[in-house]
Formats: sequence, structure tokens, C-alpha cells
Amino acid sequence: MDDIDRKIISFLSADARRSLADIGGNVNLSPSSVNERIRRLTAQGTIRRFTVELDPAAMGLETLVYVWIALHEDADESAFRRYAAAQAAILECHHVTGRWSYLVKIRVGSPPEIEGFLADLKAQKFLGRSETVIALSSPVAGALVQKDNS
Amino acid sequence: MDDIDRKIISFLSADARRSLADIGGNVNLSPSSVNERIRRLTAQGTIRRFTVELDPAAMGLETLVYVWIALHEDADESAFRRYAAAQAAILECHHVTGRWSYLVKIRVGSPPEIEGFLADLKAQKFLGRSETVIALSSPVAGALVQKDNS
DNA sequence: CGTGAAATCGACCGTAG
DNA sequence: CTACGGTCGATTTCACG
Repeated sequence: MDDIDRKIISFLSADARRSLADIGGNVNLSPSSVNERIRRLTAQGTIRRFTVELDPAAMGLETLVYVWIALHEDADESAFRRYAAAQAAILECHHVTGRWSYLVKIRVGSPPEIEGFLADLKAQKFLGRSETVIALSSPVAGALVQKDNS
Repeated sequence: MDDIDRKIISFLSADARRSLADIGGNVNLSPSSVNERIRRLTAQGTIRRFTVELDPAAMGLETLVYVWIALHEDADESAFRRYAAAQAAILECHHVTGRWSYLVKIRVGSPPEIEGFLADLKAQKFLGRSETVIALSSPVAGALVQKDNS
């Protein structure tokens, strides 16, 4: 991982379809050398995948919500993790320090859908207490990328 | 936005380098038709960009942190938004409902670096109160994609 | 890491439904 | 308005120096 690798990653982040020749011109390397570096970065997992960033509104996911969760005291924690991974609406789920045990980030079409999400969590007996925080606007939005289901 | 568009987006999400012919074979369309649809999805902004998903550890960003922020009472809110957008460590910044005004998601190399981040926020006179939450592990991690600085 | 050849791919056209 | 097939230039890829 040298400086050239970082530059290549930066170029690919901005536009993953730029040609090897184009990238090579910017880092003073031949197309095949750039190709070899990308191949290596991908093979060793530094680059996880080539993907597309999507517009949440166009995907019908305009409402961004964070839910703090304290698990029900006899909830199966690994079952909860599997549940979280399988739910399409759950973009992130983190085990966190502080008063709550999990922080879950979800995207839904509109605020009323939050209720169904919480109801399902409750029906699965995972939920102890929770606190819901809705994002009103996002000065820094974060990329919307579909979950990796591999 | 029909069902074929959604399938194409799903294929591109999993691997944005798949050939038009390959995708076309899976959705029963000719390569040029697939190309036309991707071109349209990109032009209308549904696909924002082609990019790469990165391994946080390989990028030296193993520590994921959420910071709740209540702005200093005479902080310039739009200046804060510009600051947030410019900070490389800030992956997301949302104006939220509830007791706090902003929720900020950052990634740093290690926990000690959080202190510097908070100190800078304070030095800029943005910070009223704050509460820091560290992610211990992430059952559903969320894609790491470099910020779009366009 | 660079060069050059070969295979593959994507961009563009006219045309058709 | 969207899909198709064919052509051409560009791009990736591979063996070799």
C-alpha cells in the first residue's frame, strides 16, 4: 500500500469506470501496471468490490432512521445478528458502548414504515427498549450502496 | 424504473464491472439495450456514480464512532455544515430529531484519535455538548466508500 | 514495471417494432 | 420510446523482455 495505490483507489472511488490508460497517465504508470495494482488490491481485499452508488429517493428510500436498541433480556443475541443481516431495511447494525447495546441504521420509504419495522423487531422478541431518531436532513449524507449479500 | 432496471442495478451493485452482454443474458436484453438503460439511470441520477467499496482496516480506519452533538448556542450552523463536509473523517452528518441536534459518524485509525477530532470541533467553537459512542463490532457493517468530493 | 499483440468490450449508428 | 444487430475504436489482458 504505497502512495500510488492510494491515488489509484481515489480515482476509482470517484469513477470506477475510468480506463487504465487514463489512471496511468495521472500516476505515471503504464496501463498494465495499473491493472496489476488493481488486481492485487482486489485480491488482498483492500478493494472489496466494484459497485454503484444510488440515489435514495429514486430507490424509494427517502427516510433515514437510527434506532437505539436494548435487547430483550432473554433474546438470543446471535439470532438477532442473523436477523439484522437478513433485513433489507437494515443498512448497518453496530454493537456499541454506552447506555444502549445496538445502534441500527435503516432506510424506509416514509416515516410510517418505521412502525412496521419496530413491530417486527418486537414480534421477534428481540426488543427490550428502543429509541428512534429520524434524520431531518443530511449535510453529509454517506453513500447509498446495496448490501453485499454474498 | 421497472423491474428490469432494478435487476440491472442489483447486478451492478454486486459487481459493477460485469459486461453488458453478461447482464443482458440475465435479464433477457441485448447488450445495447442494457447499455441504454444504464446510460439513462446514470443520466437521471438514479445511479450517482460507479465506485469501489473498501476494507476499512486496509485503509487504516478501523475505529467507527458516532458522536451526538448539540451545537454551541452561538455557532454558525451553515459553517458547521461546511466544516462537516470538508472533514475527511466525517462519513455522515445528519440533522436529527430528539435531544441532540446532529448525529455525526466518523472513522479514525484508533480510539485515541477521537480526542483530536473532538478537540478540533471545540476549537472551532461548534461544540456545545456531545456524547461519543464507539462501535465495538458490526454485525452489519455498511459499505465503506470514499466521500464524493465533486 | 513496460511493451506489444490478441481478445474482448463498449460506444455509436441506422433500423425496426 | 425502447430494443436490436453490426461495425469500429477503445480497452483490457497476457506473455515476454
